[in-house]
Amino acid sequence: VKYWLIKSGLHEYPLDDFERDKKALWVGVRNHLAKKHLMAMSKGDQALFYHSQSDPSAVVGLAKVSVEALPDPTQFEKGDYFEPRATKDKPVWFAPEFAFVKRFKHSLSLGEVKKVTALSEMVLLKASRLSVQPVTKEEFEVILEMCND
DNA sequence: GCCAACGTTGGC
DNA sequence: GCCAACGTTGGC
Repeated sequence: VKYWLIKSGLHEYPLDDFERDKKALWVGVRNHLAKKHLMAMSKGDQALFYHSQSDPSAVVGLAKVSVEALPDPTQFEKGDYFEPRATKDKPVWFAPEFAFVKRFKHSLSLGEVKKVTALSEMVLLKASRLSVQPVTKEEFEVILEMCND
Protein backbone atom coordinates (compact mmCIF):
# COMPACT_ATOMS: atom_id res chain seq x y z
CA VAL A 1 0.00 0.00 0.00
CA LYS A 2 1.29 3.44 -0.95
CA TYR A 3 0.17 6.83 0.32
CA TRP A 4 -0.74 9.94 -1.65
CA LEU A 5 -2.21 13.37 -1.39
CA ILE A 6 -4.68 14.53 -4.02
CA LYS A 7 -5.74 18.16 -4.29
CA SER A 8 -9.03 19.51 -5.42
CA GLY A 9 -9.92 23.14 -5.68
CA LEU A 10 -12.78 23.93 -3.34
CA HIS A 11 -14.80 25.18 -6.29
CA GLU A 12 -13.84 22.39 -8.69
CA TYR A 13 -14.69 19.19 -6.92
CA PRO A 14 -15.30 19.65 -3.18
CA LEU A 15 -15.42 16.87 -0.64
CA ASP A 16 -19.22 17.25 -0.41
CA ASP A 17 -19.54 16.19 -4.05
CA PHE A 18 -17.13 13.30 -3.57
CA GLU A 19 -19.04 12.09 -0.53
CA ARG A 20 -22.30 12.20 -2.50
CA ASP A 21 -20.79 10.46 -5.56
CA LYS A 22 -18.94 7.82 -3.49
CA LYS A 23 -16.55 7.30 -6.41
CA ALA A 24 -14.77 9.73 -8.68
CA LEU A 25 -12.69 9.33 -11.83
CA TRP A 26 -9.78 11.72 -11.22
CA VAL A 27 -9.87 13.48 -14.61
CA GLY A 28 -8.29 16.71 -15.72
CA VAL A 29 -4.78 16.43 -14.30
CA ARG A 30 -2.50 17.97 -16.93
CA ASN A 31 0.94 17.91 -15.38
CA HIS A 32 3.47 15.22 -16.22
CA LEU A 33 4.81 14.69 -12.73
CA ALA A 34 1.29 14.44 -11.35
CA LYS A 35 0.49 11.97 -14.15
CA LYS A 36 3.47 9.85 -13.18
CA HIS A 37 2.09 9.64 -9.65
CA LEU A 38 -1.43 8.81 -10.87
CA MET A 39 -0.02 5.98 -12.97
CA ALA A 40 2.01 4.62 -10.05
CA MET A 41 -1.10 4.16 -7.92
CA SER A 42 -2.31 0.67 -7.10
CA LYS A 43 -5.77 -0.47 -6.10
CA GLY A 44 -6.11 -0.05 -2.35
CA ASP A 45 -3.58 2.78 -2.01
CA GLN A 46 -4.72 5.49 0.37
CA ALA A 47 -4.97 9.15 -0.53
CA LEU A 48 -5.45 12.24 1.59
CA PHE A 49 -8.05 14.56 0.06
CA TYR A 50 -6.87 18.16 0.20
CA HIS A 51 -8.91 21.28 -0.52
CA SER A 52 -6.85 23.95 -2.25
CA GLN A 53 -8.11 27.48 -2.93
CA SER A 54 -9.95 27.23 0.31
CA ASP A 55 -10.01 29.28 3.50
CA PRO A 56 -8.06 27.71 4.96
CA SER A 57 -6.69 25.15 2.53
CA ALA A 58 -6.66 21.86 4.40
CA VAL A 59 -6.54 18.08 4.40
CA VAL A 60 -10.21 17.25 4.82
CA GLY A 61 -10.79 13.58 4.04
CA LEU A 62 -9.60 10.17 3.01
CA ALA A 63 -9.93 8.28 -0.26
CA LYS A 64 -8.64 5.03 -1.64
CA VAL A 65 -7.77 3.91 -5.14
CA SER A 66 -10.65 1.80 -6.46
CA VAL A 67 -9.59 1.48 -10.11
CA GLU A 68 -6.03 1.91 -11.41
CA ALA A 69 -5.31 4.57 -14.03
CA LEU A 70 -7.19 4.36 -17.34
CA PRO A 71 -7.08 6.82 -20.26
CA ASP A 72 -8.68 10.08 -19.10
CA PRO A 73 -11.80 10.40 -21.31
CA THR A 74 -11.81 14.20 -21.08
CA GLN A 75 -8.67 14.42 -23.25
CA PHE A 76 -10.75 13.32 -26.27
CA GLU A 77 -13.64 15.74 -25.68
CA LYS A 78 -13.77 19.34 -26.80
CA GLY A 79 -13.50 21.47 -23.72
CA ASP A 80 -11.09 22.59 -21.03
CA TYR A 81 -9.27 19.29 -20.86
CA PHE A 82 -9.01 18.52 -24.59
CA GLU A 83 -5.59 17.19 -25.63
CA PRO A 84 -4.92 17.56 -29.37
CA ARG A 85 -1.95 15.16 -29.27
CA ALA A 86 -4.00 12.32 -27.82
CA THR A 87 -5.43 9.46 -29.87
CA LYS A 88 -7.39 6.45 -28.67
CA ASP A 89 -4.35 4.27 -29.40
CA LYS A 90 -1.94 6.68 -27.75
CA PRO A 91 -3.65 8.52 -24.94
CA VAL A 92 -1.59 11.19 -23.20
CA TRP A 93 -3.39 11.52 -19.87
CA PHE A 94 -4.60 8.92 -17.40
CA ALA A 95 -6.99 8.90 -14.48
CA PRO A 96 -7.52 6.45 -11.65
CA GLU A 97 -10.81 6.17 -9.81
CA PHE A 98 -11.00 6.99 -6.12
CA ALA A 99 -13.56 5.74 -3.64
CA PHE A 100 -14.67 8.02 -0.81
CA VAL A 101 -13.60 6.62 2.56
CA LYS A 102 -14.29 9.29 5.14
CA ARG A 103 -14.50 12.91 6.07
CA PHE A 104 -12.04 13.73 8.85
CA LYS A 105 -13.48 14.88 12.16
CA HIS A 106 -10.81 17.55 12.23
CA SER A 107 -9.42 18.97 9.03
CA LEU A 108 -5.73 19.83 9.09
CA SER A 109 -4.99 23.23 7.60
CA LEU A 110 -1.88 24.09 5.64
CA GLY A 111 -0.87 26.41 8.48
CA GLU A 112 -1.09 23.54 10.95
CA VAL A 113 0.91 21.24 8.67
CA LYS A 114 3.69 23.85 8.64
CA LYS A 115 3.90 23.79 12.43
CA VAL A 116 4.42 20.03 12.73
CA THR A 117 8.08 19.02 12.66
CA ALA A 118 7.28 15.51 11.44
CA LEU A 119 5.55 17.04 8.39
CA SER A 120 8.19 19.61 7.51
CA GLU A 121 9.49 17.58 4.56
CA MET A 122 6.10 17.03 2.95
CA VAL A 123 5.89 17.57 -0.79
CA LEU A 124 2.92 19.77 0.00
CA LEU A 125 5.34 22.31 1.47
CA LYS A 126 8.17 21.75 -1.01
CA ALA A 127 6.26 21.74 -4.28
CA SER A 128 3.13 23.63 -3.45
CA ARG A 129 1.66 23.58 -6.94
CA LEU A 130 1.82 19.85 -7.56
CA SER A 131 -1.73 18.48 -7.43
CA VAL A 132 -0.93 14.78 -6.96
CA GLN A 133 1.84 13.96 -4.52
CA PRO A 134 3.38 11.00 -2.72
CA VAL A 135 3.16 11.00 1.09
CA THR A 136 5.39 8.87 3.30
CA LYS A 137 3.90 6.27 5.64
CA GLU A 138 5.14 8.29 8.60
CA GLU A 139 3.56 11.51 7.33
CA PHE A 140 0.34 9.69 6.55
CA GLU A 141 0.12 8.23 10.03
CA VAL A 142 0.82 11.54 11.73
CA ILE A 143 -1.89 13.23 9.69
CA LEU A 144 -4.39 10.46 10.32
CA GLU A 145 -3.80 10.73 14.05
CA MET A 146 -4.25 14.50 14.02
CA CYS A 147 -7.42 14.35 11.93
CA ASN A 148 -9.25 11.65 13.86
CA ASP A 149 -10.10 11.40 17.54
C1' DG B 1 -6.24 40.77 -6.49
C1' DC B 2 -1.30 40.12 -6.20
C1' DC B 3 2.59 37.66 -7.08
C1' DA B 4 6.09 33.84 -6.45
C1' DA B 5 6.99 29.51 -8.21
C1' DC B 6 7.21 26.84 -11.86
C1' DG B 7 5.53 24.41 -16.07
C1' DT B 8 5.03 25.05 -21.16
C1' DT B 9 5.67 26.98 -25.64
C1' DG B 10 8.05 28.45 -29.51
C1' DG B 11 11.81 31.09 -31.86
C1' DC B 12 16.36 30.61 -32.86
C1' DG C 1 18.59 22.15 -27.00
C1' DC C 2 18.49 26.72 -24.91
C1' DC C 3 15.96 30.16 -22.88
C1' DA C 4 12.75 34.22 -22.98
C1' DA C 5 8.07 34.95 -22.85
C1' DC C 6 4.02 33.57 -21.29
C1' DG C 7 0.38 31.07 -18.69
C1' DT C 8 -1.27 28.77 -14.51
C1' DT C 9 -1.53 27.41 -9.74
C1' DG C 10 -2.40 28.41 -5.31
C1' DG C 11 -1.15 30.80 -0.90
C1' DC C 12 -1.76 35.01 1.17
